[in-house]
Amino acid sequence: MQNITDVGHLTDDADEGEDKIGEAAKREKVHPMALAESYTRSYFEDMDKLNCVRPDISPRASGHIIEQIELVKTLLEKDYAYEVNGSVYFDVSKFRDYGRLSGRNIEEMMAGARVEVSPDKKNPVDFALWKKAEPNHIMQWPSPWGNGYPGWHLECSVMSMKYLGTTLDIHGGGLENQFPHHECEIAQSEAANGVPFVRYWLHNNMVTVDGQKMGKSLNNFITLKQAFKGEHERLNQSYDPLAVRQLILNSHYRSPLDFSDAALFAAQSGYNKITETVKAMRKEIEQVKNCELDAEVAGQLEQLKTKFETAMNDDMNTSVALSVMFDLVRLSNKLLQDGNATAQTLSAVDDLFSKLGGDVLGIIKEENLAVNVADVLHVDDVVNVVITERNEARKNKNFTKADELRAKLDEIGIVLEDTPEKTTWRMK
RNA sequence: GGCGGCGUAGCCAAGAGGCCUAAGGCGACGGUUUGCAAAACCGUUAUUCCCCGGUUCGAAUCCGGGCGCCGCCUCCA
Repeated sequence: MQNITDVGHLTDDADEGEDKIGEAAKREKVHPMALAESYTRSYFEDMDKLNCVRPDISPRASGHIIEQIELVKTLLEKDYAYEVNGSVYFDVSKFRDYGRLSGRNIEEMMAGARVEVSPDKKNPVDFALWKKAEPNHIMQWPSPWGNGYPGWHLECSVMSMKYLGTTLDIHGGGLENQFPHHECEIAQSEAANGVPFVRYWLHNNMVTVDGQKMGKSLNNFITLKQAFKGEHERLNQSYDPLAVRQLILNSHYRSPLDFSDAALFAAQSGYNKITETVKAMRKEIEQVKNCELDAEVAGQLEQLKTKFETAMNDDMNTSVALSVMFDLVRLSNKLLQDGNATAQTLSAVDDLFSKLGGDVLGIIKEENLAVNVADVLHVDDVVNVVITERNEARKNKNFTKADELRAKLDEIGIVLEDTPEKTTWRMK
């Protein structure tokens, strides 16, 4: 399950805009829900390309306002929360374990606090469960405390409770959300339910670009779409989505992940090597005769499988698991080079590739193994090779050859058109 | 300022007290192969893990102190 946070806390401050651009922006402004929807779709597109399995449930925060209000009521009843001026805050002083996940304690935080504290809060570390909406706040709902919107952390508690129960086995998320977001989730959920909220937290480390944090203000932001297309000044080329996936798998989830052109290039090279090997394997299997499975190879495969599983069972050590893919690559290519492996032996290798590299790591994808020349080649570049060759012939008055090239292209539906400056082409 | 994460070869990155005279990938170089290439295969590429102390028979791994990078502590989730 994965949440869609569509309760934007957007403030409509466009009322001041009197110039034409402001007017136009106002006129064409889309509804916040439409904005959330377009980001959601874009996100799923990227995740599909990365070959991520879609969640069974993608609940939306805006669809669970009632449940969120109910949780606020419960916390008020249990005296873990208090209402001030139409807002409801969680009283952190009543929840002993606050800060345990991130190793902080409330006293230290208050001492080190350099934040301006809302006058409504009893305690600077208290956090909002429900916030009163100003009139210009776009998304707001009626509640027992007046019009408002749910607090920053509430949706996660409420939706996980509804669909997964009061205790989760695993909760994922970025390390940057450990405090305060996950800490607040724990406080809300455990205060309400009286049972542990999460058994295991999986916090992945930061993503950096060329060693610096990825941030809009630093202008080093690379979106997945840009990486897939290579349309970014920091990137020298486009990268296969699964090569990006491989780069992510190359490091452990708890280590910082550096996103650089060099790292992407390395991942792409390695990814190509794996894919090409599997392709060659498939091709060979069809041409080779059926006979017994080589016992020695079978034994090696069993060892590699064990190595892979041991690594994955060790807190998802994908880096070591990925190295098993390269062990398989070497084994495969040796078998191909020797040329006397049976179809059974090669199939056994191919099978392990599909299971470990396909089902588990997700970097081997059936549809990417089909050789589709039209998709791979850029037709324009190919035709231009012929055009250059033909123009060389024309320059040398070798019109027989030039006409021959033009006729051959014509046969496959490509028409050349000569102008004094250059030659262009189009489909017939 | 407080809390947390990280610092391993040219680059990416595992390893978390003895199997480490440190996986794997990329790159580079040499070889096999090839008409020449490409691909593939074989080999080489960190006596040392940011620095300085300490604990230990033994430390990249533990402890103390530095230095550097990053995140959170404010809006947003």
